[in-house]
Amino acid sequence: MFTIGTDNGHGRTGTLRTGSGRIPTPFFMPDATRAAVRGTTAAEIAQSGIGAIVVNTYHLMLQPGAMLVRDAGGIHRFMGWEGPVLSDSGGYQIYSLIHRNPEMGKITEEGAEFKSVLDGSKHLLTPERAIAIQFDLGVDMMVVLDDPRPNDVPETEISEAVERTIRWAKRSREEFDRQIAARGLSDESRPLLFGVVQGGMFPELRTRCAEGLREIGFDGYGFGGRHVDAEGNFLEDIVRHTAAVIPVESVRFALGVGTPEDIVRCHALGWDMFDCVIPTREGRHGRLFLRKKKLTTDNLQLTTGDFYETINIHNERFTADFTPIDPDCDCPLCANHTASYLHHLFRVNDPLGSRLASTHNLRFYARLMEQLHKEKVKTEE
RNA sequence: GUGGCCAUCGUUCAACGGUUAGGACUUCGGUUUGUGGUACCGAUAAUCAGGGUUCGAUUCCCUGUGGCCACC
Repeated sequence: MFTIGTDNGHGRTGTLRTGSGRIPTPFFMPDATRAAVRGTTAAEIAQSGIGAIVVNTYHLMLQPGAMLVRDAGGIHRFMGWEGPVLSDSGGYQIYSLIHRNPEMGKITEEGAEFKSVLDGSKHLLTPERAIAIQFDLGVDMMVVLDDPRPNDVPETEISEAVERTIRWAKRSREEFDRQIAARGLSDESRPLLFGVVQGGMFPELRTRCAEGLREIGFDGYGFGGRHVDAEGNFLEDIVRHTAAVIPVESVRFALGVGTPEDIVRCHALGWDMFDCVIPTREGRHGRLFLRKKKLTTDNLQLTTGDFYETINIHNERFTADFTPIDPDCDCPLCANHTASYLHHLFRVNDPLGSRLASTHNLRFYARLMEQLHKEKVKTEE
């Protein structure tokens, strides 16, 4: 499933084999939470150089429902995307929902109880149900339901969340194996399963969680919780430590990472997979990522983000800027349009603006990953 | 031409004769890290002109200018 290649100086490279094709690591996945990378088509995603996407169990179970996606022929056919698809379990989303408004649900040993934001109906997402839903979705990579906590809660609470995450992971694994057997899937055709390492900012709890998950056994392991503090500062020590307690032969998934510099840092610390809303969300709101010369000179500094810059296309200075956003970019926006035109599209609030900005940012992220992957991967054919 | 009504940020609405004339939209900046994001935060910006009454006028009175409505 995961074949480690070389370390090219940026971090380790490799190849991950999924039911929908191989994908070189490191790679970045945009979030198509509700089965859409907002405002873009599957063809545009693929054209930007993005190899895999992330959908969300929590969102899709509510709308349109796992059964409907299954009846549509699975998530790939449903959304017209042929590449690898990973589904997040929804643990983080429910935690966010409850953290924001305790009235919306609660976490019990059985699972996560929550009220639907759509109609107020009550739901219980158990570890088993999360796995079953992901099988119905027909994804290539699954994530177990976990129990995330904010970084600033007491250690005892984090510790309890770690133990629960491990117990849930075990239940998830058992349900996963049942589903494999019931569906008669082979080791070649089955999806990959990821555990999630929790433990907040406490190294010993991260270690404990990773060990508990290793005993159960997963194809890959994720970094759970948040990798930055409240001010957005990168938590280098805990990110490094967590990678180190995950088996070296397993693929490592840094959930929710992140800014370009955070991805570069995480990759240097041993992480292989990333997903984040940033390129599309910020694109929708008019922020564009621009490569700076340093990116092409191999000077990927770990401590700064100076290999790129961002612009806000709303700014007045673009009103009559008839040059491309980035002359060195080959995305549909930069290849065919001027900054002035994009500025205009945002000003008149045409969806084409956020679409072009999103695909531009995805192209930026894809090229960043290509850069990190620069040296050829030794693949075992 | 006669009568009536009206005139406040770019726009549209507030403000008893009484603190620094307020909101919404626009505009100008910024924020966004396993997407409840068509979201959020901040800033700039106005009493039509000239007189009068008053301790004090966006508010009351007069004149002018401009607009809207009705009637010849």
